[in-house]
Amino acid sequence: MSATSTIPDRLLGWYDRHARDLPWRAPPGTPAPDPYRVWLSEVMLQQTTVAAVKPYFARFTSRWPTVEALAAAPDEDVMAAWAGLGYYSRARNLVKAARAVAELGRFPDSEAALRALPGLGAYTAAAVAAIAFGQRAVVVDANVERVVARLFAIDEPLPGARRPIRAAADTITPAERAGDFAQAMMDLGATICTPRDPRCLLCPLAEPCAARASGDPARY
DNA sequence: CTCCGGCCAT
DNA sequence: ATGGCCGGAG
Repeated sequence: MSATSTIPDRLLGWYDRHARDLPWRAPPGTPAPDPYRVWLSEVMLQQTTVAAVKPYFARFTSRWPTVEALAAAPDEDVMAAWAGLGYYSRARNLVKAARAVAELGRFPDSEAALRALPGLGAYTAAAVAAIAFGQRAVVVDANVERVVARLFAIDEPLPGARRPIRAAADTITPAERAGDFAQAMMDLGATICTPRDPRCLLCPLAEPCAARASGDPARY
């Protein structure tokens, strides 16, 4: 890979080879997955690891294969199915949002409209817009925050660093394959650019990374 | 900005 | 046993 490859190109190339295949994902380059499944997985993933989410996701989607089905479910059934995941207000918001979507007749496809649904904040709205609808949204979760802080050596501590981090994330977010890009950033943060002992030797962004150049990437 | 939740890694 | 975590909401 040439030294002048762009960050999105490097990252997407890496994602094409290393994307994890997960039940709620569409493989790189293939048509976007069902927004309902993306949303459900994102809400579950906000609070639990991939391994813990898998069985819950499978049970939810087999029992309620569509938003409409979830919207029609009695609250008690959803709460019972959620038991063990914690953060029960998220399950309540899940049902509320499903009913709002059913009422609308379709899943909102813009970041702003998604943001208006209960339980969808800046992060989840951007993630669904990008991953399920292919829109260019700047998706920043805690993993991405760390990756971007390192890439640009933003050493101001959180929460002050949020605005510069977001601005920097904006500059590297591509118009094409925005969903894959977002998922790639999150995969990178989860598997390579980890909080402690980042694996820079395996990182597709090692060359342009300012933190790595500084010699102490874990400081960010 | 602060608070909150509840599982899970330490 | 304890607190870290990480989003959303007020």
